[in-house]
Amino acid sequence: MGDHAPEAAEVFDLGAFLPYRMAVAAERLSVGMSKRYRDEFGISIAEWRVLVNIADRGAVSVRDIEREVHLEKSKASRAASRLEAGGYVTKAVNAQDRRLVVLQLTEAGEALMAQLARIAMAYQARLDQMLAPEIAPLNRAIDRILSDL
Amino acid sequence: MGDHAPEAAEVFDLGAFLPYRMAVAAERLSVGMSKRYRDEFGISIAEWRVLVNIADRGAVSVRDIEREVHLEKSKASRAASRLEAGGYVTKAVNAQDRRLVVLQLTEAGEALMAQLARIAMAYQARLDQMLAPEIAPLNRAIDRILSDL
DNA sequence: CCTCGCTCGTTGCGACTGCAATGGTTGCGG
DNA sequence: CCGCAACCATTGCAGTCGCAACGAGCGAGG
Repeated sequence: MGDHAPEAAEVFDLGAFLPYRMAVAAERLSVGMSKRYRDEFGISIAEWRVLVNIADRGAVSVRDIEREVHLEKSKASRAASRLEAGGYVTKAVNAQDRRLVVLQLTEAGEALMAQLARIAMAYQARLDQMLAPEIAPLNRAIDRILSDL
Repeated sequence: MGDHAPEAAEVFDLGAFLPYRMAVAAERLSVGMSKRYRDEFGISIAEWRVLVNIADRGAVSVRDIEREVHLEKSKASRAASRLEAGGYVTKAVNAQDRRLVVLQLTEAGEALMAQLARIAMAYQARLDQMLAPEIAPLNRAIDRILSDL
């Protein structure tokens, strides 16, 4: 028995552990955005990613979304369904390959996207400014993490 | 090409949007770790954070965990319960303030923690090496994100 | 033509999540 | 001493998640 003592010596410094730090930082960055999206427009992060992808490419399938914006396919599928229910997206069958879905923005979807894009760009500008000194190496580091490993 | 189609002009470049980039990068970093923790030890990320916090501080409450390692209190509470069920942690009532819980590692918990810490430190070393050129500014950027905003 | 292996999107399932509400505890102000 | 606001941990709930399984569609090979 004896020492139930504190082991004060740092067993492991979570505050210096990169995966933890990145996760917390990423959540911080998302939270402002996503809260605003959710409260003001009823849009989740997954839905936002789907929206952007459709806006960029005009017509996409669930598979495309999965590949392009890192959304597991069931998540992409459900996000698309919610967007359809909200009237922002239409879902159709691809005539050339009837396994594929064709997702496209409605007018409401385009309008929404325009608003969200404005907010996002303003946010990005603020971040760029705030991180000015280290934005370049930060982006290099992220690129490396995304490509390697 | 009577295209009403592609709007090719980039509406919004998600691939350059920092919150998105950070989220994907953070997930990448976590995935290796968390998969291994899960498969080999049955431990989730939340449980891992709780474990580290207890290991570092000897005896903590749910509130402490919430503050120290960014876990919403219900999440911390449930993670602690799972760890208790797994035999890694004991839960008791703080005698000075009976609202508080006292979480402590069992011997099994300490043994587990030792293993996880070794894996984590090896992973951290690998990341440090991989990101050597930009690790310093990366850490500055993360610190700025965590403190500001 | 039919079969077989593969792809795509959806859905069932059990687990997990955040949030709000709950029950229990404390300590301060009167 | 009492009442009451603040605090702590847990839990109910409805929504979401990841994974595996599924049905439907495709196309190559015989």
